[in-house]
Amino acid sequence: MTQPRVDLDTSIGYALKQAAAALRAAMETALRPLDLTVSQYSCLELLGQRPGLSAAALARGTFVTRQSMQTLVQGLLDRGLLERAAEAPEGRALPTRLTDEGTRLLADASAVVAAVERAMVADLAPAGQRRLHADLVALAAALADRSS
Amino acid sequence: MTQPRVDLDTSIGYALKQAAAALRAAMETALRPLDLTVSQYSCLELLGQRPGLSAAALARGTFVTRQSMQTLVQGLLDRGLLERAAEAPEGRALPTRLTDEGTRLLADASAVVAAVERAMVADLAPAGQRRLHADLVALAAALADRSS
DNA sequence: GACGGTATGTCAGACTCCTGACATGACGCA
DNA sequence: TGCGTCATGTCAGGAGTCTGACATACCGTC
Repeated sequence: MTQPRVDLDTSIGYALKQAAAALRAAMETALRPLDLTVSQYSCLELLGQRPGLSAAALARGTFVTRQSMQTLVQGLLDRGLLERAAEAPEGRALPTRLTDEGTRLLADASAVVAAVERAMVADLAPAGQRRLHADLVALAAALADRSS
Repeated sequence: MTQPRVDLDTSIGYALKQAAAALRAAMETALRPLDLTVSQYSCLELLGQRPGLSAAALARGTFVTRQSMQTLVQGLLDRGLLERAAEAPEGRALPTRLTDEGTRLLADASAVVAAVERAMVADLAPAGQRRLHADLVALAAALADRSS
């Protein structure tokens, strides 16, 4: 290895962090009027597309611990946006679903987030967007099993 | 807008979050033996390449608030990795620099982080890496001034 | 049946980071 | 000179997330 250092101006990792931070900040701003945090929106969105997920599965899908997701889900339950089975149909996993109110709020939230995402990728051609998506998924896959 | 919703399977925002989470987890694992958090490493790395930055400037460069950077810097000062001017040469900004020990630790940390980054982009050709970097910077730029 | 491994839910504690607020110093402008 | 604005450092408080631990439920193997 000739120069195994990191150069901020060319580092993909730094640019990745920068883009993720910008996206998170923009989403926070967009979701504030709906009284939703980014994590709460992520939970609702995931649940909207994958109904019946357990809290642990939601945690994996939103990249937080299941303990954090637990308190997050509890808050959404208290707000009447989610409903959860009282008993586990199998194992210990408690299937969770959106309520009607949760579905309505998610529709609004999804719209504003989609607007942010469209603005983010507005300068990329459709082919470039697909390529970027594939690259990002490949980055995550290449780092799998490196976080033990 | 025909379908202004978000599809997890094609969303660039979700893939971005996924890649950033994977990178962060891999960096945490790699830096743990050096007793450094990702935020602490980011501070050291930035300071190594931009000596004399103030805490507020470090905060902007690492995407945290200046209050968080303040406590982070204080911890690194206590560990003898950083040194900070006692008085401000101009304005209120206090220039901060790495100590010799900080420079040595940064060298090790930078090496392990560089290894993570190389593994992350190993499947991309050099041209693809440059294109991805440019795309990520463009994403962040497109979202600028959307976080008020 | 007994055992170990894995996955889930849950509780408790600590840590990190944030928001809000205030004081100080530099600069521009009237 | 005085005022307003901005950037920086700092203090206090709170919200969010994590680590660690424990109990429970499935699923293998022996």
